This record gives sequence, structure tokens and C-alpha cells, in this order.
Amino acid sequence: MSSRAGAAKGRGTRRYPTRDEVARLAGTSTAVVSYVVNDGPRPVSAATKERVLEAIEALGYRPNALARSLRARRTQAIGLIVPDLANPFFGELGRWVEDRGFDGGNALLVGNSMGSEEREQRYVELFLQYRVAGLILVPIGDGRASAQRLRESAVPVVVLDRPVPGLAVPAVLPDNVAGAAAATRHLLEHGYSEVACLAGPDGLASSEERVEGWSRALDEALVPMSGRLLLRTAFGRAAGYRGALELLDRADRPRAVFVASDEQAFGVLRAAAHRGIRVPEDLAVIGFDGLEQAAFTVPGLTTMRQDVRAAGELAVRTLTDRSPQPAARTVRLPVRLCLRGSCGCPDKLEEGGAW
Amino acid sequence: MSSRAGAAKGRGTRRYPTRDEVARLAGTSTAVVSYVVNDGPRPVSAATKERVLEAIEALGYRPNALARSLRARRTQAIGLIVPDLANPFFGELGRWVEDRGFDGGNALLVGNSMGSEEREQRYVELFLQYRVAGLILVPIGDGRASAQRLRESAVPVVVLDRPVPGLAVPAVLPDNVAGAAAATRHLLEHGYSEVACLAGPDGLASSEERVEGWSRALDEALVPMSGRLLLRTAFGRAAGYRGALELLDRADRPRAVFVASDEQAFGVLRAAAHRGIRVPEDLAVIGFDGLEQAAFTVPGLTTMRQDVRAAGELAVRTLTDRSPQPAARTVRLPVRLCLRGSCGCPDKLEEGGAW
DNA sequence: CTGAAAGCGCTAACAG
DNA sequence: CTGTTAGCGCTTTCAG
Repeated sequence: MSSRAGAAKGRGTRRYPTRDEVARLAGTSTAVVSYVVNDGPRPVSAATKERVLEAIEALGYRPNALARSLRARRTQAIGLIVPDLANPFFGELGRWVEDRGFDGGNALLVGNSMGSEEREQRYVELFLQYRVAGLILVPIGDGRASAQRLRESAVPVVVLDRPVPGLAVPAVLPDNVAGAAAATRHLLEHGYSEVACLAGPDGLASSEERVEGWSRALDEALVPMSGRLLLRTAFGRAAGYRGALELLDRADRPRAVFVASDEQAFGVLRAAAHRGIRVPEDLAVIGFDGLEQAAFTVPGLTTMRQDVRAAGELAVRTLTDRSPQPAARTVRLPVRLCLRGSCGCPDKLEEGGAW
Repeated sequence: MSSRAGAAKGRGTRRYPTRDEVARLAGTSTAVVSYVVNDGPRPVSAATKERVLEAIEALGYRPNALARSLRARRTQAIGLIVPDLANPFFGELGRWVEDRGFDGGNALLVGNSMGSEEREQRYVELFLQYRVAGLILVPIGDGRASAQRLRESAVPVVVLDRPVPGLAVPAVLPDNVAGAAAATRHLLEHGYSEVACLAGPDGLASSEERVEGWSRALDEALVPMSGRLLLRTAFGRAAGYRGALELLDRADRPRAVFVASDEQAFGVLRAAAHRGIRVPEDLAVIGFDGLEQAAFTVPGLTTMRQDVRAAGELAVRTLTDRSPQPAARTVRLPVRLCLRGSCGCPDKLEEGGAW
């Protein structure tokens, strides 16, 4: 058995040693312990420091971050609220936010709003009580509900992925319009005379922007638009699957489709297979987001890749920069066409085996 | 402009109102404010309560969770450490952990170890400093490194997905051996005379257990084993892709393969397509994990589905239950065969459109 | 170079 | 029913 302070028997049984105990054991004052732990602000003689370090080690002392934050009047925690962590897009986003935060010594609190505004509110509230140093929000719905509560608060906030009309807060967004237009244009260049759009839900700004890009590309190419080419569904594989069936079961089914998210596109691929419709020969598909999984579908999914990493990192940086805050700024990150087989281009796995 | 206490001009500029200000405005003592906020432990007259509530509202008062926790000597936060949030398996796990924690009013701190033991350690350390009420760990490698540090601490810990030999701590694990054996047996029942195994990395307990199950099923069926049937790769799509190419490029390539994770299996499906090998006609495939995405590959991926939700919820419950802790217990959750097209069974999307 | 002590915001005795 | 007050563990002036 270890020589350390009494081994834990039950659970959560043992108390954490405090600064007082360390001081006592080292035969110094608590202030000195603090100077050692923080390497400042006052100097400590080498000998004393040594004794303190030994006491810390012997006791297994771990500074209490809560007390520290209380005293400092600021935490090192940042909050992230997303619609669903199990959605690979938010998973990837979360990874980069976490990674960047970790570099800066931040802890990351995450909340899933699960598509519920009420739940989103509750998380905003909870994180505010935890006095997070910053809050990154991928808002649900039109985000108006959270806007008010946030505007009244003192935390720096960044919204990600979706603009929130009423909120004058920095935003990091993909260039949805340009991306959707590029995807549509690419399909047109493959020679299709019309391109359908399997869009995201109504009323969600990022969804509307992608529809806008699609429609703009059609206009530019002087392709006549028609309502029957546009179908809105929820984001997500299952919704994409059902939407695709609806499109594909029509007598005049489309030959090419721009899908507003990769997740929906996975559903489209599955639906086409289910109906015996070959991709890309009978149906050309382009998705949006650039998920890692898109490189592994059969055929590979051509998609508009967002730089999720840049988005996550930029969000954290915006929160973290202690520089005088410029007026709330919206940054549009470029998306780029990532060619694979589903649109009719050659279907090669990325060289170098990037993933 | 709102009538509330001075609007924030810069960022993080405004201070949070404190309990003292609320008390002053309501003309009561701070204790009463506390009684109102916590609805106890002492009763408060309706009139006073009313005044306090108004003051709270007027000031936009939000109790400081840090101070509260410091005082209470315990937090409501739970820590989750996973290898990679962007991996859909851990994403799904995270979702359920979060969901269950949320019900209990817990905040969730998450850390990505990114496959690095050092990083895992640092997160354990960080979360301990935050005095999390409990820690859920999906350990990297053999997990031995974290074991010691955890054993010395006072936090309740649960390990998930992978056993840690040296750690006497509750564990929630899938029944890897039985699952792998069932998958292998199913492939054998399809009439294949031998079944290859594309396994996970060496030295990871959960990976070894799946190999064990595969080999056991082969033994039982009196199928001669051979080293050439077993290939280990890292978990992940890219590794699965490369491993599959290696298997498929052999002159005596296997006709049926049990793959140790769905992620790897996605790579296998892609590799087969790349080589013009049809699934399931030329190659039957079964994965492991039961990711949601597995229902959307082409063909649908037959897989051993884990009940990730049950695992996540059970982990939280184990941490949260304030009942006297029974001896560290290991729970094995059953996995069940989920039939789709990749093994040669009929390929239907789940009825009811579960997803 | 080191120590004493005030106080971060909150809760819960204890005393009215 | 309500008020006073002693800390929770830490940092940091201010004196030595």
C-alpha cells in the first residue's frame, strides 16, 4: 500500500488536501505555497520552494480550480452548445474547438440542445452560472430566443455555422451562397439541363442561404427554375433518405441533385441504391460540409468542403483574444469543391491516404 | 435601450450582480436571498419572496456556480475523456452521457485525448482540479498510466468501452467476445469456409477480445485457423481501407471478413468498391459497433450493435448514485446482430425509419 | 524573501 | 420568519 495519505476506501470518500496542509507540512505560510504553485508573483528561495514542492508531492495536492476562479473573478472554461454531438459535423467542430481550447489551458463545457430551444436556453443559463469565459453557440431555429438572454449577459459569445439575425455578436460562418452556387454550377458543367435541390429545413438561415446559392447559379446559367426541383427536409440521414425517395419516385425524376448537407446526401445515396438507381450514371449528387465520411461512401461523395477546423479555432481565438473587441464581426469562411465520384468525376481516394 | 443595469459596451465588461446587491435591493438579508434561490432550507414569507424575486429579475442576477460549489464542497460537473469526439462512436456515446447528465442538472466537461496518453493524463489532472463529481474515461492504450493517478484521487471513476487491467474501478463494457463470435458464426452460416478478421490495434484489450471471439467461433466450427486470416490495423476508416486493400490484393483473398469496428468496415467497403469487388457477392462483411451511419452505406453494413445509449447512461448513473458503492464492478452489455446487406442478407432499411 | 489577513460569492448554522 | 456570521480554498496586497 502506498505511503500517501490514507488510501480511499469507499468512493469520493477522501478529502482533497488543501493549501493549508501543504503550508503546514512545508513549514511555510500559505502565501508562499501560492507563490510556488503560480511561480509568482513574488520570488521564493530555492530551498523553500524545494520544501513546498516536496509537501505538494507527498500530499498529492491539487489546486482547487473553483476557488482559484472565484478569487480571480474569471474562469478558464469555455462553453460550447451544439444541436447534436453525435452529428459528425458537430463532432468534428467540437474536436477543433476542444483542441484549440486545450492549447490555451481551457476546459470545455459542452451542451447538446437536441434541436430544442428550451434546452438551448437552459444550457446558456447553466454556462452563465458557471461563469464561462466565453460561449460558442450553434443556435437552433432562428436563434432569437437566446439572443436576448445573451445580450444581457457579460460573456463574450461567438455564433457558429448559422447567423442569428437579431444578435450583434461575432459570427463564424461558411460561405453558403457561394458554395451552393459552385456545387450547382459544377453539376451544370457536367451537362445536366436541370439540377434539383434537396434543401435543409425552412427558416434556418444557413439552409436558406444554400437554397439561394443554388437558385442563383441556375439563374446565371439561364436555366429555368421550377418549384418541383426544390425539396426541403430536416438535416440528417434519415430525412435525406425519405426526401430522396420522394424525388426519385416521381415520373420526371431529376438527374442531378445538390444536397444541402452531407448527412442528407448519405441518405440520398442509400435511397438511390434502394431504388436501383445508379450514382452517378442515373443520378449525380453533390453534398455540402465535407465530412470525413464523405470520402468513404460508395461512390465517394463529391461535396463542398468547409474548413471546420479553421472555424472552430477561429471561434475560440475570437473568444480568447484579450484585445479590445472590435465591433461584432461576421467572418465568412470559404468552402471548396471536393471532387469524387458521385457527381460523375473520377472516383479516387485522396492521395497520400489523408484519411 | 433596456432599462436594466448598464448595457455592456465592450466585452466581458459588465460585472455579474451578486447576492449582496439583490439583498440590498430587496431590503432583506443575504440569507433570505439564499433561501429563496434554493427554496430552502428555511421558509420565507410570500411577500418577502416576491420582493426578492423581483430584485433578482431586475438585476438579472444569476447565482455563481463556482462559489456555490466551493461552499458545498462538491460540484455538479462530470468529466468525460474520449480518444476522439469526431469519431462517431464517441460522438454517440457523448450524446447519451450528456443527455443523462443534463437530466440530473450536471454540466459536462469533455476532453479529447487524441490517442495520446500524455494528453489523457493532462485532462485527468485538469478535471481533478475542477473537482468534477465524477469522471468517465475511455482510456487510451492500456490505460495503465492513468490508473495510478486515479487510484490516488478521491473522484468516482467509471471506465467505458475498454477494460483497464490494473484499475479496480467500475467498468461498462460491450460483450466483445460474444459479439465477435456471433458475427463470425453468422458469416460461417452463410456458407463461407473461412472468415478473415480485420482487427483493431495490438495491445488494446477491447481489440484483443474481439479477436478472441472470432477465433473461438472458428474453433467451435472446426474451421482451421491460419495467421493469414488475421490482420490488425488501427481503428478508423483510413486504416480499414488500407488494411482491406492488403487483404484483397492477395491471390487467395478472403471471401468473408469480420471487421472489428464499423469505422474500419467503412474503409473496407470503399476498398472493395475501389478494386471492383462486389459486396456481398464477392466479399461478405460484418462490422462491429452499430453506428447510425452503418444503416446508410451501400450496401447496408451488417454489424454487431452495441447499446451505446445504455452504456452512456449506465456510466453516468454509476457515478451519480449516492448509494454506498459496491465493490468496483464490471458490467458487460450485450451486443446484437443487426442484419443488413453486406453479409448477404436482404438489405432493407430499418422499418419505421428509425433513422 | 516571507507572513498575516482581507475577501471572491455563497450557504447554513445560530441567534433572534 | 429573518438577520449575522463563519468559513469553502485561494490570491494578493501590505507589512515585516
